[in-house]
Amino acid sequence: MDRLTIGQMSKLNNVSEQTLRYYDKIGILKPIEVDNFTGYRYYSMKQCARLDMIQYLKSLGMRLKDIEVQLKTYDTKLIKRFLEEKGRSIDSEIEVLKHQKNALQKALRNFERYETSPPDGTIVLEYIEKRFIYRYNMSTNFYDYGIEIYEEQLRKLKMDMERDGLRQTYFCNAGSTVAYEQIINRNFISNDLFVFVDENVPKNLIRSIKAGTYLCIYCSRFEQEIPYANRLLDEISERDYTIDGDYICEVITDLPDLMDGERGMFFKLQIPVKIT
Amino acid sequence: MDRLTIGQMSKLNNVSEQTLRYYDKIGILKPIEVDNFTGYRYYSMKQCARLDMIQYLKSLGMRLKDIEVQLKTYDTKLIKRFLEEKGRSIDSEIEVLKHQKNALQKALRNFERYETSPPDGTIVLEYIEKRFIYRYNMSTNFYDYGIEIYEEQLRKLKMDMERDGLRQTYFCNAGSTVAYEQIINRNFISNDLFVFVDENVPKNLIRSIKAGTYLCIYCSRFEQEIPYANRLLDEISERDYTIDGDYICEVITDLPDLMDGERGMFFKLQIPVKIT
DNA sequence: CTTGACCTTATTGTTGCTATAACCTTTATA
DNA sequence: TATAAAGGTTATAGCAACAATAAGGTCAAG
Repeated sequence: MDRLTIGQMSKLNNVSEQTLRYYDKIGILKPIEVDNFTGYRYYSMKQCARLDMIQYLKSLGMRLKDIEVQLKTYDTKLIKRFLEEKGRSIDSEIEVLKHQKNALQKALRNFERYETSPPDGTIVLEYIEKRFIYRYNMSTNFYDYGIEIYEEQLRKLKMDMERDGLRQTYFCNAGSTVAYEQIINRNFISNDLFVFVDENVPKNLIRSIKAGTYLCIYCSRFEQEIPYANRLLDEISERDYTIDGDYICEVITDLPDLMDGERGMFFKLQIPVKIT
Repeated sequence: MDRLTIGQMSKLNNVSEQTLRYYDKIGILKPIEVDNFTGYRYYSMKQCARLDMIQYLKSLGMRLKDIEVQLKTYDTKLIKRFLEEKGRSIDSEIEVLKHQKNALQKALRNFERYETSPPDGTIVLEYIEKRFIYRYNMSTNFYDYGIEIYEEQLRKLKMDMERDGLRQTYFCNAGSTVAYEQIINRNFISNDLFVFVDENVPKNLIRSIKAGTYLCIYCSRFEQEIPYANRLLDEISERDYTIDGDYICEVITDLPDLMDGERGMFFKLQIPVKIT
């Protein structure tokens, strides 16, 4: 029982035989003896110590190459630096995962919202809470062109977001606005593209949209936006409401709808109103 | 400007050209047109939507293969299941990282402790706080044999730990005990191997070691343990102290010392005493 | 002597790209 | 019109740490 076969060694240490062969191959754990004829590997009990060390360093997140260096040099400064560095990188990994979790939940909520949305054409009066947006000021009025210019402007928004260090996950919740001065005259001149963001985005990058009562219409096709918005405006004058701010076109979700390779969207067109 | 070359597409979307070629190859984003003679790829603006979707799903942690399926089927149930499942796996990943962070910090503390430890042979009187251990009851007295039996017993401890779901990171802080009844007669019969653990390990798996005053000696060689322990016992009778519990042999750290492939350890031998 | 457990090497696959080499096309300028 | 720079192509290897598989040799017991 003074030499162990690879199978015994693997069972003793809860490591697969493959792994032991791999460690032999890359040279971080060589058997004390290898039979010249059969190629059989034999390990000693004492080698468990080295395997322990390998597993321990691995559990700290060290890569095998670095472990190899470590086991050759025993340089404590090196390992200390590694540990400190690794500590920081773990922190940032945790951050990333938390954001991912957040994005997941947001995606699920978006789904719910999409699935429970009223059908195309429905008009509702709704109170909406204060919201925050990150916006991109457009030079071109995409209503004058088609979806391709819209896409182009979206790209610019996206690049701005990247530049400002905003998570791409916000990008799934976009929209556009038409200023109050324009919408009251039924001039569809878009000024901003935006994404909804959380409050924890740096204040200087975002703007708020005031809470209030909105008359909204749901719309499922890009080309229908202007006719539907006009229906909304008609309804507002019929009901004797007063327009109380910028027009907002919100993309509810474009996740499940990507038809013919084209962005298939579901919109919620919104105009803040005063009821007199 | 209605068709984009791969370079334009890549810049517009902040994706490398390689990546776009890769996406083409695996079939999740094919250019609308490929020149038959030159092989040049041409994309349309509209395809950005699909790329957005890919990046969005990727940011949620989906793999490209799954994204491919998703973009083919648009099965919302599938993606919902994925999101829920992923949410859980992220939680556990975060848990793992937190433990890793913990282990890192522990490793750093261990280093400090090792480096600031008094030299071999030093005797100190020390108050030590309450500690918790996970132990393995041995059938063989390793003092009767050598380091190989010790290693063997360590393996058993390790397998028990695994069975009980304890992190391997605890394994770097091991030790052994000799019962009070034995140590007062200078009988070196080891009964337990153990590892120090946190309080957050399930109570039923661990035992506590009471706080108190310990006379300790530092020792840097495995074979020196018994002579050094005897010096400790001599010192206790010289000073007229009373032995107040089990003898503990604690491994301070075996991280930087792995000589000749053998476990090179630094011990702190401890006997709880009453000073009358 | 056979059977089954155990060992060997060699190769491929995993994931999402990046890097490199060797070479062809387009576009702008001299 | 020649040329050079910028931009495009394919093909292959590399990363990290193994797992899976195939095809075959060895060992120990009954």
